[in-house]
Amino acid sequence: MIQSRTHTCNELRLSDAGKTVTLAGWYENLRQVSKNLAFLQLRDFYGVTQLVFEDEEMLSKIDGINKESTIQVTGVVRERSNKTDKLATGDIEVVPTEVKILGKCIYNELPFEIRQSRNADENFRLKYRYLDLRNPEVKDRIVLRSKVVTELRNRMNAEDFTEITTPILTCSSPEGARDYLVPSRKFPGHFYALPQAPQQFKQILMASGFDRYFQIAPCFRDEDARADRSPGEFYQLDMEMAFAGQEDVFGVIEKVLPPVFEKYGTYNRASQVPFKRIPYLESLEKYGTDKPDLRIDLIVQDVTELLGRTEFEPFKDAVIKAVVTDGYKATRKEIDKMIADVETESGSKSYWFRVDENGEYVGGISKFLADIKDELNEKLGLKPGCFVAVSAGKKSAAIKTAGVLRRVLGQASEGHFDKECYEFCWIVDFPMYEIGEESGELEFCHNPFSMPQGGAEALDAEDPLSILAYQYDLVCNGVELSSGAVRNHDPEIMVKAFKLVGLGEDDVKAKFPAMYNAFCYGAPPHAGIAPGVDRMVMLLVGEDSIREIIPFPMNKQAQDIMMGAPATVEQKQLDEIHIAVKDVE
RNA sequence: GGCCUAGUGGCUCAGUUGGUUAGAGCGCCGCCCUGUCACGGCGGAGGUCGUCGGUUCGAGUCCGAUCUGGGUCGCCA
Repeated sequence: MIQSRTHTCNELRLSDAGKTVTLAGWYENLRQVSKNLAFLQLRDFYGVTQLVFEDEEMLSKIDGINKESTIQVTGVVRERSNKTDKLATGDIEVVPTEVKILGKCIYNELPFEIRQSRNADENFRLKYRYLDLRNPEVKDRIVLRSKVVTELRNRMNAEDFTEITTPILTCSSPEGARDYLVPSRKFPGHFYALPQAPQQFKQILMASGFDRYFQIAPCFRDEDARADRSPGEFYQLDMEMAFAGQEDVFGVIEKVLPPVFEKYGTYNRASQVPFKRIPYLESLEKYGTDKPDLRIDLIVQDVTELLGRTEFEPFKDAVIKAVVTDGYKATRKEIDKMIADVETESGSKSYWFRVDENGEYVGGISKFLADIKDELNEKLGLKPGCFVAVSAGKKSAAIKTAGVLRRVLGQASEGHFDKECYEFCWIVDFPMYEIGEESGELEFCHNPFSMPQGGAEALDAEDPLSILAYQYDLVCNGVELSSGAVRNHDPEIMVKAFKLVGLGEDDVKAKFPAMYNAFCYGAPPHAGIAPGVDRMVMLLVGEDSIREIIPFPMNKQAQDIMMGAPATVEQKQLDEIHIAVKDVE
């Protein structure tokens, strides 16, 4: 017999009273009030319905059955004498006439309580993910993820984008992150790689004549995890448009994303389109980061010249940045904690002082500032009650620390943080090249596929560091959602761009043979972007941990605790792919 | 790989300047309870305090090493 039910556990209402129904689900809890009265919570994907047992005989049918077993119940719907509004089905209960055990839970103690699983140890949650996912709070995030993906797909289709899947087994790419490699059976010593992104395939699709491509694309990168970065694999809403430029891409994203955020987000406000465009260098100057949280209205100010005149040792020969707020009412202890937290996050010390109600500088580094007080007041517009945080050091460190200070202070200050909103912005005009910190040589700043602004002529510029790229990031609430670019579709410009970093035409052909060749047969100008699906869902549900929005996440070490991956394999399998494993014990 | 942080019954945690028998809530087991919904009441089982070593009359507590998890920097389109 096929297991069946007439209704789900979230379906029955007062109007169903009197009906005979069959439900199936998990036996969540039993509240036994007496020998002849007990209430059982039955839970399925949709919700919870209360069963009421009123005689010992019916009750005996679940005697000895552990919670979290699955059961099928036939019974009569009845109006409750004690209703509750905590359940959608709170007006009714089902009086069972038949109870059948479908799947026993053989353990009478669980690794954690289902409804409290989010408080349980991370490892237990991952190992018993199927129990964790039974928690409606956990499940709902996965359901929301599904709805978001569906919505994105529908909207992209509505914009005439064609969904195309690209290979999972492909070539190792010389750029970017560490690859996941897959050994070839037929070609000893040869390897496939899992794609870090479908970058080259989508550009080749453009050269193949497809006009608007998209894909909810799995991407694989063997890099270390972060709270907002899953190790191993993640998904992008990957898209590319032919005969299109930067503004065309912006236009599509500005049409597709805000409604999704307004519909599914915790906050129902998203920034007006067009999104603010902020040049990369301006973003570093004003916000101390290339992914500013625009819900915070504080601005980073440069005080190198002024504070550099003081006797304070850390300010000697340093770039110095300041963040001023008038809404930060913290105790000395809280300030110390804040400064320590900022140091942990940014890796650099920071300094502070306060302007008291009489306009005097107090606390922190105030005693070093007596000589420049008037100038500093004017420069920073200081008033009684202001709190000033200062970072100092090499330019990049001072900027980065100031960015962290701006965010931390903004969130802690009254009146400077409009939290309940999605503030999008585009960071534009990234430099094409930079001097690599390790090599000291000229390198591509982002990826080498971007079109330099000004095309071939721009590459003749005297200072390559001044060349900007049609490269852009989409940022929302301080989270980098995506990078994109107008691609370099012209083989001549490509060769020229590579020449500046010391690579010749042969290198270009060797590194990206398929794409380079494809572009030699007439390619359309094209541009694209690939917003991260996981990060979008994180923003939507307001989660800080990426594991909350992935159905089966790995741990920090890129292990799947539930399945046991990575794992050893049979020697025979290794022989077939010509792999000898060194003794790692 | 560096730094920060945590590790105490099945789960979440408390445990003071080192001091008798290591506590609580939840869960589990038993009994009681006729309207619960975080049901309630009474009783019970359950702990080599991550591991190894050291200091001490005495270590959950102090010291050293190590393992594991999380966060972060490096790394990362």
